[in-house]
Amino acid sequence: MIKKTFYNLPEEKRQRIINAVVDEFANAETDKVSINRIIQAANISRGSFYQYFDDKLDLVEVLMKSFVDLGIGDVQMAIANSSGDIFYTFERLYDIIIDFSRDERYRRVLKNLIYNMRASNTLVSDYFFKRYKGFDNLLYMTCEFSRSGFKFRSDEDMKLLQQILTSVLKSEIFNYYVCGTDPAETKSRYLRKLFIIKQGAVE
Amino acid sequence: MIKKTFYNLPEEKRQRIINAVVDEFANAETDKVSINRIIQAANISRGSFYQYFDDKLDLVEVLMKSFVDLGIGDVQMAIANSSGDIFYTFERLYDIIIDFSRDERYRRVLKNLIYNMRASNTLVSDYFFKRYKGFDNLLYMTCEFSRSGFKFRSDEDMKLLQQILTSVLKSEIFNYYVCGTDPAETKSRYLRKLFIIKQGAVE
DNA sequence: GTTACAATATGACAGGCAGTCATAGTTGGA
DNA sequence: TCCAACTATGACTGCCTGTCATATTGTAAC
Repeated sequence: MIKKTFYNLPEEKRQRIINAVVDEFANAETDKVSINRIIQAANISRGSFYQYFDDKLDLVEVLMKSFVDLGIGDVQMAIANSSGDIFYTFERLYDIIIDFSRDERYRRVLKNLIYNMRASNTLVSDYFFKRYKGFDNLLYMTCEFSRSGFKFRSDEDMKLLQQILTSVLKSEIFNYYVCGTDPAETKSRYLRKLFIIKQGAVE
Repeated sequence: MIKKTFYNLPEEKRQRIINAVVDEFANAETDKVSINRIIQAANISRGSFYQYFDDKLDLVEVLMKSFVDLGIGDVQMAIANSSGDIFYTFERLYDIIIDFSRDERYRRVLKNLIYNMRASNTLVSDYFFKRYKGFDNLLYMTCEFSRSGFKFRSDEDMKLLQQILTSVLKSEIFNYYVCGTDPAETKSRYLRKLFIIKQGAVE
């Protein structure tokens, strides 16, 4: 857990630390990430580091929070523009996440994190999908009051569908960042999957 | 990469090492796994260890191979009994993987591995789904020559459907092992998801 | 300005780990 | 018997993490 002390820090110092963390995760594999290098780059003492953080996992939290902050505006706009079409929302979600890769530094960090399940499954879920409680509700409401001409069997099915789409999204994101599959190909495969789920696998 | 030397070892010694590896992964988190403890438990020297393996990642390979060997019979039987119904196959796949958790030691190892994306996404894919080339083909054939009354839009869609189901399966397995969700509830949610995908999300 | 208390900063230190390497031992075939 | 290839060993280097006693800074009251 990130400690209160970290948030009490003057903005400049906190940004210096965040920047050093991003650099380290962009340049070293998750299990090689070195606190030594981070404190050196951020110019803080070893003891201070442990005043701010419990352990390395907190650094992932730092990264996730930064990224969520960067992307949350786009996500909420995508939901607002979806007219209640969850499939449209998931199309946009994909684009937003891929968009991070335009910044080479962020791309490397994401690749590294996604490579690590603790980070990706636990923390991406926690942060990207849970932290903003509104996200769940937004999707729910946009579906509930959908004007796009289709209805879900039940509220329960709507939640399940959302989970299905999330699983598929995660797996395509994984392909893109970790396996380095061709972007255009990955995108069109993702869209086709959404279509299959929408229409049903069975003819 | 596991070195040839390891496979040249007398069966008894190899089993002793595998056993020590399983124990270590059952008792320590992936990033705390200690080669020191493993060589002590297996009663081999530090140098020998590096004659057999490149690094820690090879140990995950050892585990995956063991588990695939344990489960592959069940998987192939499930496919054979599926009468070409990919949904039935995925129902059974789920059961087979969950079945490992009856052995407390294996359950802990799996939980630990699944927690780690490098292991789960790269290596589970590589080993569970790719290593047995027959697996892909079996699914393909059973669908192609299906007698269960449904056809896929195209071969390409069939592959995509398989990927979709794999994503959903992985995510429920993750829930079960890592989040510790209720088994019965998890199973029924999984089945319902399969149904939604089969019938289509849109009514 | 002074005092006193809480919050923050520091870096030396202990304990642990991974991977290497020079050396030693073993085996099987010519 | 001899040699070459294979296997075994554990000391060693360099790196790492988390802790702790101590020092410094901030702040609030007087």
